[in-house]
Amino acid sequence: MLPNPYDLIPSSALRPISGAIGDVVFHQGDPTHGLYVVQTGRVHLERVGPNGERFIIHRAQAGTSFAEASVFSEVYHCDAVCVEAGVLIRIDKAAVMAAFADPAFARAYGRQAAQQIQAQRQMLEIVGIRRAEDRVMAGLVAGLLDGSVVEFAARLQLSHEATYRALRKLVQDGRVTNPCRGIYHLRP
Amino acid sequence: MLPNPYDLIPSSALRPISGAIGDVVFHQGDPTHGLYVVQTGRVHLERVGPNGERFIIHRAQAGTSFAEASVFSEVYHCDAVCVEAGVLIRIDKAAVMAAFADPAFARAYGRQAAQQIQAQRQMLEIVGIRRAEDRVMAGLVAGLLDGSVVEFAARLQLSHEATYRALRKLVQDGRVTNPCRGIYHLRP
DNA sequence: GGCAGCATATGATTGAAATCATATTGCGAT
DNA sequence: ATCGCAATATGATTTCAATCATATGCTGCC
Repeated sequence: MLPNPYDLIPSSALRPISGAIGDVVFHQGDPTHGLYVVQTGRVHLERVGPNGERFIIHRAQAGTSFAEASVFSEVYHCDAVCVEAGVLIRIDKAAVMAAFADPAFARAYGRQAAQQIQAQRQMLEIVGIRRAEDRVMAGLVAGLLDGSVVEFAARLQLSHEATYRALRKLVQDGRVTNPCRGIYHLRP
Repeated sequence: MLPNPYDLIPSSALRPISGAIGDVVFHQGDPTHGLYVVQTGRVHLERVGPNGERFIIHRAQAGTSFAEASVFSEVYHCDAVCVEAGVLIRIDKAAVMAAFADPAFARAYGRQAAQQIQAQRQMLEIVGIRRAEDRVMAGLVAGLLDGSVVEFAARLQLSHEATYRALRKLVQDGRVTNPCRGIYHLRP
């Protein structure tokens, strides 16, 4: 694993927060305290439309951070709601700001951010592919099928049925091997 | 406009590169020189699949950067091909690495990266919305309709016809106003 | 002025993925 | 062992966006 920039933040700037389901971690417009790392559970970031519709702008999984931009902002720009109970770590924005003076932190942060941006761009390209078969193939090339097919399908924004069918088609066309139930590999 | 981190890089580290259509800026496996900023033209980043299929992993527009992660890598992990003639600026990776020692650069970089990550996450959520009407509504809430409807539709990964129909439906349902041809606003 | 070209718009048809339904397999708990 | 449950897998039907077609308004150009 690459150096996690947040390991370089003094622990005094870290605050564990336990979130029950439905808990609002912060509200749109609240003054920012800092960014969050999800240890366990899941958090949704939501923006409220003019007529009260709630749009999810991000689903933060365990092991990921969210509200990174709040470090550079005076107020939060969305709501954060705990949708699965767990523990979050809040990292104080002043500590992050200060840490940028440490070149080791700055480079670790830069590296992580650059890789995340690259990965997200790739995901945007992949989910933009219309044909299920092509999308599944692109997902396989990108190495997105590491866990279950159901999870793979969710990442591809396809129904798992459509994903199974596309996989079968790719196997029939000889582009993919299916050595055993649930396992698919690109034919070299 | 927020401070562009690359303005803080000494100009000696910048190299303008003119690209004709079809020019390969770099190949997968080439040793990295640095990242690129597209001044004019367009560049596709492509990864080659095991059977020679080419998957576009990013389309870089004028005014955006690409291959940022190459600063932290020994070799490029994809091909960069100029699909519209223009001028690129290459920023030397050593200069970027060195610049992270400057807290002002580090913070500017961090801010830009955090905002880009946030924007990309939001785009991923939006293009993941199945119903054209909901997707268009989310796009409007996100402020994605600044230029033409055609451009808006492309951002949403929808056909412009579907986008027009969704907009009309939203107007009929009173959720959006259409003060004049081509202009749509959220009803407050 | 008149023409070309593009954005805007909307109707008709088609196609592909979502959805619904139904088995089967594999695995952990009791 | 067997019960229950989730993942795997595939068939049938429906839905809805893409596509094709057509028309109009607007803008720049000669």
